[in-house]
Amino acid sequence: MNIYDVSRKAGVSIATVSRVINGNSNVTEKTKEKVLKVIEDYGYTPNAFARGLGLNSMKTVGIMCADSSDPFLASAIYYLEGDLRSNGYDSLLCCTGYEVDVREKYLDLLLSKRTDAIILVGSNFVEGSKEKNQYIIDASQRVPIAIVNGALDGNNIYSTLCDDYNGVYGAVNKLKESGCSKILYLYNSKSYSGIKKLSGYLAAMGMDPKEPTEGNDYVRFFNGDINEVKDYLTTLHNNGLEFDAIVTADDNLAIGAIKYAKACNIKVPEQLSIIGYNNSLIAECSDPELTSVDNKLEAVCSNCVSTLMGVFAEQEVPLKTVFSAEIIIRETTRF
Amino acid sequence: MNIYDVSRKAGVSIATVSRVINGNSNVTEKTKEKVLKVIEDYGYTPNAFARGLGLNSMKTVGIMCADSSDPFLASAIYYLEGDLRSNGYDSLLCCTGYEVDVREKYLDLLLSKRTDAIILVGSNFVEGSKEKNQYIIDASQRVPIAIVNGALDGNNIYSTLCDDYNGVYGAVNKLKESGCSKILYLYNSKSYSGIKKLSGYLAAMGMDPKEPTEGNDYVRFFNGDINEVKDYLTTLHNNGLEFDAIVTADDNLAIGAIKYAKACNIKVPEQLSIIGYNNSLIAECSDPELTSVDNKLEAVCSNCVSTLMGVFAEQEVPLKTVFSAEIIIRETTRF
DNA sequence: ATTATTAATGTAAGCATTTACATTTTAGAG
DNA sequence: CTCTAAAATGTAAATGCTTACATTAATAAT
Repeated sequence: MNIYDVSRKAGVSIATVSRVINGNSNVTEKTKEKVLKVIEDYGYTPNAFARGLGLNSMKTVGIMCADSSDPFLASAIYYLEGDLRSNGYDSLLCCTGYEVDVREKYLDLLLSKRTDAIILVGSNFVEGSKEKNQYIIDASQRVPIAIVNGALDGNNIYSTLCDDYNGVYGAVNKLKESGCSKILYLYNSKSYSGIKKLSGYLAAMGMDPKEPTEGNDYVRFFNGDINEVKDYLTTLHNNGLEFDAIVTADDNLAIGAIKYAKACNIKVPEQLSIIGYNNSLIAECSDPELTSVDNKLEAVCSNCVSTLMGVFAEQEVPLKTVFSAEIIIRETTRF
Repeated sequence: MNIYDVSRKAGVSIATVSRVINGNSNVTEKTKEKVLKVIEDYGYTPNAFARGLGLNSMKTVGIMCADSSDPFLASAIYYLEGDLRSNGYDSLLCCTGYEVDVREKYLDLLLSKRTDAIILVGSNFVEGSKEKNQYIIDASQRVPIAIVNGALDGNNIYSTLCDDYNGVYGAVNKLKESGCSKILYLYNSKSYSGIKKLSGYLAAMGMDPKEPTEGNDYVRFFNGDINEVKDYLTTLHNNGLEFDAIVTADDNLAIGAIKYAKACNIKVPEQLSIIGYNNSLIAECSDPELTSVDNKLEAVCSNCVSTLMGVFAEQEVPLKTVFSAEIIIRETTRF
């Protein structure tokens, strides 16, 4: 069943059928109904390839993320997909893992599918040297690139993110106000935003963000495994290092901290305050429930999509939008 | 830059270029190199629309799920996406929510994108009357449909799922062996698998699965909100209903049960055993860590994709594959 | 009624591929 | 050197849509 079949059955030309399909106004109500009836009766669906060929747009946006099973990224995908769909766009999902080579290949793949734009989800896409990101900049010559929760300079690259520096800065300050002074900072080595948050931590602690943190026992990175955190903290504890608060770059790491406290019989928040980051689902699942910094993911995603829509409509849109973080207070802090 | 440009620059015909692109053997090594060099130099990428038009396949599979931010569904998507990609297929994601009308519309949309197949993730897609599923059966006339974690009879519909009936049956039995006798069953009204699990529960409790459960205080459904569960159990507790174990149809509900126990000062697992379902990430985040039934999601997803690949290759494949569940023992049970 | 104007509809070209079939080239046998 | 079969390459049709432009029908003004 193609447009010719429909036109024949309805006794009109294919142009008229096309007009009806695309909601073009210049069609009599009567013909419109006639065509619509045939479409309904015979269950005709326009062929997206042919359509794409003519329009050179598939109304599809590619979404790349490292790992869609990560709750934070999964939420982002959910928001993005919904926003895109309500704007008439579909989303082609691509989970790349963390290796740049693989990502480059997948990006090419999406490009060859002629997506109208590509959204990169997660700060880990823009970490490291400019050289490593060259493939993104190259791609931006062909389609607009939008980055959720990260930023990269470039002509056709639109970044929407949360101010993680001040998110952590604020969290540390609030801990200090509540009487904490020996504050640990734990982050995930996979996430570049962990580095920016580190600066916020160092600044709030009155240290020079430029100084190397090696040898500083209060700062440590992990691969993301909960038990790794628990074990590290236990060792620290046994070695006699004192600390009365922990700030982590994501909620997962904070769960590890809670597990450590439980294992070593340390009361949270009385003896130890803990603040996570992302305000994800698991912040509510833990016991005690986790105080966490909300990085406004929904707003960020929504802004990302509306920016892209602006680009498609050839409007003037900002290259970079920054939202501010907010601390969601639960049970692991004394404020 | 299209195939004509390439053919001109390489001094060959477009057919030869096409052969090179598609790895067809009947091309001299010399011409092949010549063409490849032009493609490389000018950065040519074949147009997927035109390709799709000719082949009538985009090498893309549509994935529909209710809510990709649900950790269980997110994991499924992650597995599916990876498996599809390693088979050379992309995935078009579509989050539909739970309303049938919306789903029907979205299914049409995917169909119009000419996906090679459609995967429905979650038992909630096949709940209810046969009438409500007619739109899926209709769609199966056009493309193969695969269902993850649910089953529907039909000619071109391939179901892969876990035996949830016996999953719950086994869980209840194990609780009984460990000395529990008053066992609650809580399930999610959005999920059809909750009903099948209910049968398993009733059978294990020696009740008739066909009898209505209204009025039975030991069985209850929820909308999925953690606090709703906590409040309900607290009320039950205050009303004097005794129970020494809770089985839930997903891990989320079990978290609510843990929160109730904590709020009412009930010791888990000494006074109350709790078993969740899905063995999801949050089972490890809670305190105490949650014993949960693993429904082999990775194997199910992998089987789903390989079945589809079999269908594409016109091999003989099973219409239905069932895996068996396994209890992952953690801290909320006395075994 | 006649003409001008506008609205509705139709025609045909173009979009970038794939592929069946036709043609040319090459290699090997006689 | 010729002929034949096979390999390499080319030609042109087909895919199903959109849309600029052409044509026809309807309406309004004279």
